[in-house]
Amino acid sequence: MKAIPEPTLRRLPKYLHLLMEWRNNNINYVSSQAIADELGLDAIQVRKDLSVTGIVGKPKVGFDLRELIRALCSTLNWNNVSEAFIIGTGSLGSALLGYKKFNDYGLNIIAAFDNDSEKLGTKVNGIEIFPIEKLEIMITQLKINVAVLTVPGDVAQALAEKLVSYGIKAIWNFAPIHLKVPDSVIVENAQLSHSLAILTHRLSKANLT
Amino acid sequence: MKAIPEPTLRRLPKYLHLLMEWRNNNINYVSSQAIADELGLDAIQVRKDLSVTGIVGKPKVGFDLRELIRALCSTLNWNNVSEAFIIGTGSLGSALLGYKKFNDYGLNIIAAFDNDSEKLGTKVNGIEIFPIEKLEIMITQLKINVAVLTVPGDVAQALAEKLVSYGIKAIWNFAPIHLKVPDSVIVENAQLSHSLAILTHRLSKANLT
DNA sequence: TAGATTGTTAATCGATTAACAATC
DNA sequence: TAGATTGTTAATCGATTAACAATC
Repeated sequence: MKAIPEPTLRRLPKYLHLLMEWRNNNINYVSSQAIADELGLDAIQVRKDLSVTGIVGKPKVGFDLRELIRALCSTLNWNNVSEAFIIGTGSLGSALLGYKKFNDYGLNIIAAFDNDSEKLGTKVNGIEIFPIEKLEIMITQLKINVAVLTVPGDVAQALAEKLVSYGIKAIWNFAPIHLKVPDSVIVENAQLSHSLAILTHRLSKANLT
Repeated sequence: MKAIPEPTLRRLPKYLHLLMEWRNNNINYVSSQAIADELGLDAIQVRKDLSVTGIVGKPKVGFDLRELIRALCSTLNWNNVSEAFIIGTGSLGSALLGYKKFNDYGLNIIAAFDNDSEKLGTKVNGIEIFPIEKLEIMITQLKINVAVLTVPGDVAQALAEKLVSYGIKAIWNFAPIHLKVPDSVIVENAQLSHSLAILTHRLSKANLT
């Protein structure tokens, strides 16, 4: 069983979003070309990408829309929702707490942590904020595998090490640093600056009229 | 002048962050190996990446830290701050309004827009929220080139088209859809779901003990 | 000088794209 | 059937990695 290439994996949510929109329009079959047109991709690439889900289409007809959605959800594991903690309730952390869509993406935020005593016990979007000291016991007792790290850069590494020692298996890292953790721990970086880098650089090259 | 490969461009902010940390530690020269070790990369790759900034290092000594920082900032165009509008002040938009670091990343948010009449006129982090109707006149009068799009998916495409018609040259897109805009318009996607896709997929493959 | 580190040229690797047979 | 669309195998392209000469 070969691993799915990362570029492919990053495109799968795009397909899924589009197909879910189309489902609402009562469409039943889609061709790779139709998907490619909509997303500005190549039909061959779409077919190759979709093949990693194990789905097979019908020549001349295309792919069964609902089957395809199921296959994509399953490949992304968005059916099996993982419970997660958010560490850090600054502006970004709070925004993520307010974001209800994560459940659709396989993640269920069930608690938040901060060391600002003012925030403790308050709720954001129905999710309670606990003190950092409670992390260990709650991670172990609730068997939490995933942490969303939205703390300032200068404390991120130390916190990541704590999280790992408490048993966290995957970190979604929004802190603007590179986390050094054991290879067995999954780290997915979501730093805004990386995305912005592309934008600002391209902008400087573009001819602004 | 060849374009900088995108993978390289995405690593440049990592280098920059690290080097700025080191600057505070009174380090003056850095080797590609030291950078590579810290970021879990290959020294050869670091050298190749840095070469796109035009900087030259000294054999046996390494790279001048401050010179390197300047070169990276210049390549990313983070010296020339662009003024930008945020469209949509839901939870994510508000979080971005509260994020003061964008100035370091070459972006200066100077106004926000929403069609929720309750929010109009209020300020978040010193930035005023205007009605959507004001977009056209303000974009043209203030000669704004960059828009941060943090609106729900169902209105994102229509808004993007408006923005483009008003003269916006670059869109930082957080809406969970693929924007169809003319090729001349720069779109950088920052959808959380794409990043999360990698995490949930890897998690499903991992052996959780 | 000797040795560490750079920068470049060549080799490898992996993803994208092209070609085309299979099939409904 | 004819034609559209799939799925696979091969070719291309670009990024990463390796090898190594240059140099401080």
